[in-house]
Amino acid sequence: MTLERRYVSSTDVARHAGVSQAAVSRTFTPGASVSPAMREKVLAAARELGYRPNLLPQALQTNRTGLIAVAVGNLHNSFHAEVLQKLTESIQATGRQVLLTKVTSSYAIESMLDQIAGYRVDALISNLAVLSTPMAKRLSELRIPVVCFNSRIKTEWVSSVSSDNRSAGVAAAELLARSGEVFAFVDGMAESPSAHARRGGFQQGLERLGRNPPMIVSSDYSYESGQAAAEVLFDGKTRPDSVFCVNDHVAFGLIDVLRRKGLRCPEDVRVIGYDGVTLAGWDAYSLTTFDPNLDAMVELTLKLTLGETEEGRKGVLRTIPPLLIERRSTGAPA
Amino acid sequence: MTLERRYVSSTDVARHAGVSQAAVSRTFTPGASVSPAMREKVLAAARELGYRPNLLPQALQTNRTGLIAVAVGNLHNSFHAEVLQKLTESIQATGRQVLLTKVTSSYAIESMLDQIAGYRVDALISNLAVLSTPMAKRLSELRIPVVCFNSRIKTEWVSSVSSDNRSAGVAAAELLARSGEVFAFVDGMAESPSAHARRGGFQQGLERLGRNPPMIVSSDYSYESGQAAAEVLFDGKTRPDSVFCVNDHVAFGLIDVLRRKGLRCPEDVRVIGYDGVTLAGWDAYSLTTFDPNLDAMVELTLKLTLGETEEGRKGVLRTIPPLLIERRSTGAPA
DNA sequence: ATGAAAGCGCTAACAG
DNA sequence: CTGTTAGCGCTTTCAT
Repeated sequence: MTLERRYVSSTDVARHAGVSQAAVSRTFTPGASVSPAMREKVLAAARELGYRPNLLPQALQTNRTGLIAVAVGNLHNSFHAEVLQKLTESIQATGRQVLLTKVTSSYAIESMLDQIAGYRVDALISNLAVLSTPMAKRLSELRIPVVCFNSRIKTEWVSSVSSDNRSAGVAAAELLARSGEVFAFVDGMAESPSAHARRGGFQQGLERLGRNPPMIVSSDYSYESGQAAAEVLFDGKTRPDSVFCVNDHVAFGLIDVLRRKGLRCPEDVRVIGYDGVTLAGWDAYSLTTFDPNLDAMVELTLKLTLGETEEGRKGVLRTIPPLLIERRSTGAPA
Repeated sequence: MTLERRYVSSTDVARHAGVSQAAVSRTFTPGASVSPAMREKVLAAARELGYRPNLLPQALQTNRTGLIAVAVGNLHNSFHAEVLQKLTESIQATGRQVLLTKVTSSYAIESMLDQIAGYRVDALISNLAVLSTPMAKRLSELRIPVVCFNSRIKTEWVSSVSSDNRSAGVAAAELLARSGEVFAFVDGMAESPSAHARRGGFQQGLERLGRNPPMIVSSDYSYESGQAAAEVLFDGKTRPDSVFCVNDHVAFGLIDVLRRKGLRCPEDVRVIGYDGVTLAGWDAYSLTTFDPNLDAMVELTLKLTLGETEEGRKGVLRTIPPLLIERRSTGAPA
């Protein structure tokens, strides 16, 4: 009924081995000077008692917990799950651990910040669509270095890593303009910098090619909102024949509605997504998409998080070029 | 370049407010007795300095960190992402936090245990396919209470919550036997208790109905292994017309290969999955599946984790009945 | 190389 | 109600 357990302490081990507590500590400290004999004695005692050094007082002493908070929103979109997965692996590879924080509403951000600040995390990686500016201010009060994934916030304590959304938008325009006449962009939410850049690039690309500007409908990045977007786009007089969606999930919803309406993809409508999720490669959709190069993004994010870049801790804004993957949804053979 | 930051301490606040350190501590302790005047003074000082109580020494003192470790394997399967999501939400709702631990290989389990033991987590929830018995022993040495998700391990320190896989298997047999003649089961890996029970129930159900036993091929739960299973099943002389897959992702892979071979689902082959993932409900597959009732599973898991059940901390084995959702893949209208 | 002792920032008696 | 004091289990001087 109770959670009471007492973990074995270094003092317990010291007593058991008949040595000082400091000796135990040294045995478990990588660079410390202990004689082989002593080390053996201590390790034996530790093994017998099932001792693991307690990282809490260690953190208290050294002022570093080895905990990195990772804030996520919704994991329904497999892209976000993938990001979390890779971040976690990389963080663990450095010997640190992930404090996972799921943020439900943007109002909940404040209290989650207090929570993770309480655990004295070494840094925070935010995988949230938006982390408002007042929030960034609060963070600097707490003195927590932050790196945002797919955002563009930048303050003294906040850096951001994002996909090169704008140039991807241009590339999408170029690909679709090869065979299309009427264009559409399924947007994300107003506050999202990624969606904004994708749209901007798409519009600019079409303009440069002398094409008509795209129709715009918005979405909330979900499958369902992709379906809703399709209902709007393919109901009126002028139907688009080329659609760039803000992400893959929206494209899936759109395509499913297209099919239900008897429209074929790619013959009647070409579709491009964004994120390069696994499902996009399956036969069911074979969706052309932008692979954001997650490995590179994650690696850079971690470098910035640990302050291992030239710029050190100063907030920076970095961009990773995505890779266009052409599939059947835009007429590619395979 | 350095991660050096010093968080504001209660002593800092006390000095700033001209009161004792204990007064600060009390102000931030829910049930403590502090005068309104004192509380105000302290809170003002805390606000000015951006103070958040440090949970590390608190944990050191009270012997409870408020951290629950959640071990996950691969999040590629959206079912696991969903589980993680719900677990995290529930844990955070109790004011606790999640220490996310991704385990890559089963060999890595050992070192991950040491890590999380170091953080003195209050409990561990394992969402891994397998947590071997020697591992369970190691856990009891460390005195960490464990609850396994979808497993059947049970020791003094380890409890398990799982879907009622066996009766689901029986139900799958009953549904498929309505229109089928030749049955197949796409199995999971040998060590998995869930897969074993699903298969056992399916076989038993068919036998009771006087049907032939199913053909069996195995998979590793992935989409790709579902494809491979289909290549095997639909290549020989006798083709199954009714397939029960160990999970949804395997079913997706199988269905994609079916289609490529020109076989129609459900006309030529009826397919059932397991997990009730979101994608199973999309038009692209419309897959009949078992919804394991995640909410109930998560709730029970958390109750056991926090030792809030009648049994208290003793290891127990509990089962949640899943819900069969019939869709087009077995001939249901919608 | 080892032990003794101080201190990290908190909680929890114990006085007053 | 408030301040003082003693730890929680480590790391880290400082002696030896």
